[in-house]
Amino acid sequence: MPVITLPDGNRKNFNKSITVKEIAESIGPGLAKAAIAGKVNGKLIDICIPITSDADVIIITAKDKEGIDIIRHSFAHLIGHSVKQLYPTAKMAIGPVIENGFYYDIHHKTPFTTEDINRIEQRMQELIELDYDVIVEVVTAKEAKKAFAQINEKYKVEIINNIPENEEIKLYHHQEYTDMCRGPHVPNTRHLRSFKLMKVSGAYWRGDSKNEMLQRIYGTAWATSKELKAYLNQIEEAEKRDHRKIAKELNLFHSQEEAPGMIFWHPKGWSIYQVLENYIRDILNDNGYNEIKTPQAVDRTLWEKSGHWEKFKEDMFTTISENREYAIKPMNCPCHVQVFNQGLKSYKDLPLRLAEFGSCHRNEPSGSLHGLMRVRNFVQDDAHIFCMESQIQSEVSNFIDLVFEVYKAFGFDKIQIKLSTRPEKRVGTDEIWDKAEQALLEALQAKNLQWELLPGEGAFYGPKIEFSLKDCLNRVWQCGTIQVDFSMPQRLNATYVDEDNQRKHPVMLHRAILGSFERFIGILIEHYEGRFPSWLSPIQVVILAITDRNNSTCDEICSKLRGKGYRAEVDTRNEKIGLKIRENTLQRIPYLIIIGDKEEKEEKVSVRTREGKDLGNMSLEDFIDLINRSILLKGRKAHHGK
RNA sequence: GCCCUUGUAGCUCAGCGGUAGAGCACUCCCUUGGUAAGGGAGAGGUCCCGGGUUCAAGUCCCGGCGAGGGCACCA
Repeated sequence: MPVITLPDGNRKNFNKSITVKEIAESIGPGLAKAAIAGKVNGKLIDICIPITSDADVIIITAKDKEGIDIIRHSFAHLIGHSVKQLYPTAKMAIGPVIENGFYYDIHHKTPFTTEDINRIEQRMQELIELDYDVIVEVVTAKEAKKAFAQINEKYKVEIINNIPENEEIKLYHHQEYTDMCRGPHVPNTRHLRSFKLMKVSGAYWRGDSKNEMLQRIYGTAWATSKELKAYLNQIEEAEKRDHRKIAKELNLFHSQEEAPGMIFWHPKGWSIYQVLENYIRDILNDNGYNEIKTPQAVDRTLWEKSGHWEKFKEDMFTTISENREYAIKPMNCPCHVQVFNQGLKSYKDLPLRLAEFGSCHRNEPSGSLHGLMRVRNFVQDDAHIFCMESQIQSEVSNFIDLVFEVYKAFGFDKIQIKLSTRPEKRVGTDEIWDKAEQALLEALQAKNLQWELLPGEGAFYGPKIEFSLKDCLNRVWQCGTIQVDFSMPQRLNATYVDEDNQRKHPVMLHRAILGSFERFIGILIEHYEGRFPSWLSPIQVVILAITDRNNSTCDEICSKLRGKGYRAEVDTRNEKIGLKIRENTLQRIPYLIIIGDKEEKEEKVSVRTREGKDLGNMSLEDFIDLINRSILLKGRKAHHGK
């Protein structure tokens, strides 16, 4: 006779086995109607499954996170119901829940077109409105296999083949359509209301590119139409921030088909790039790094020694000259070892920190290229620290401080850290790995930071820490990294003379803060929506003339500002002030100075911000003060002016 | 690399077998205007490249290349 304990501590006695549905009914008709599933002793179950012994029960509705996911999962089944009615020969593979929605992978002889998707969505809508009950049936794997084999659902059969024969499997009957799932699912389609099919694409069966490609239909679903609308709105907002679109509007860079995945930087984009590079250069100088520059193309034999030729041959660009084959460098580290190897090093020379803004090329698959985010030619804020094992921890510790300092300067406060430890396939003894992992761990612990452990995700040559930042839309971007490498110094024969007069291999720490400049600028464009803080803005101030009587004053002010190192322009076009303000504001110029007869007479400047705020008249000195303060802030505060 | 979509003026896009279009931008003219679009006129296109079908091809078909969205990949 089960005793049911509810979340508020209330206990209910029942004299027979009881379902979540009945419990909900005993509380009230509103809850009974809203109940989607139950959480019984922490485990989600369908509302019609009997509970036979005492249990803690939570009734799940669309208001719960679990409830939404169940709704989304049931929507995936609904795709199946709709697709099988419209395209009976389609074969259903898997239909899981994802962030904000769901998808279903389906095999169909012809790919689904946009019209097909519209039809499928329309039919789903019609099915929902039938308010039909979803019936659960518990069977054995053997029985389920038989059922799916009968209707020729080969993917379902393949999935069941990996499940023990006697294990229970739940079948969910959506009228004539049957799907298989761990569940739970909604008891009736009236819980399925706010959804939209988003896109179709190809996806490999079981995520393996050796397998056939299936059609994947993506959808989004929410508890209310309001939430759905808000989500669709948010997607629109993200599209407005697309760095490729903004870059075109602001004339930052372009790419063209003769150089896929490579960037033609325009003056304004390059200005941002240079500010960034110089900022990092200063940071590195202040932190004991030495900047170097190494060759772009290096003989194949070096890449053979470093191991790249064997592992990444296909991904490197190569060129031939006088019977010698060269690879365009995909990374800087082998070259940095060459610099290290010049001259005999003592333990007193360590740690030696070599930095390079080296242009690297990787022949990325064409399908993976994406604006600035994934390119074939990029420059990292790259450096390699050659040190002794005993120095790893302090180097890592200093690096973590540096990463936080730099990210804060851009206004990124939410930073995620991941520690990846030894993978199965690796080089180096367990003893060395122990030491390296311990060093990273202790460096993190000493900082009292939160991090996520990713066991087995380290590189084959050593463990690593990765730093990801969250932008204003809470999207996560992995940027910084520090990796311990025992392998390359040995392969490329880097040595130093230790205290005991023995030659030893140094440990090499690969590290970057921004990652690639290209990608980081892409992130910044989206994060700031093109409203770069003054220190980064390609043009910091534009001086607008009210009439052409004021042009020469504008020119004077402009050259004064430029003389002090500010990036200033004039707008002396024969246009009305309203138009000039509009266009320069749309160009996201942080400060506009407006000069008319009044300002000339008073020897003042009238200042307006890109947020549309009129700061009134002030002396040029006061304006310089103002812009200085803004520049010194970097990206730390109020970068959106919102 | 794989699947789908896609490539027309500097930009955003319409046209989908029958003499290449719009808005913005550009050039010239008028206008000298005080805080987000003043008015007029004009110029501008191997319709991505290569084949094919057709009396006739931006338009239909095939093949390349690029781009977009996914998948796979990401040292």
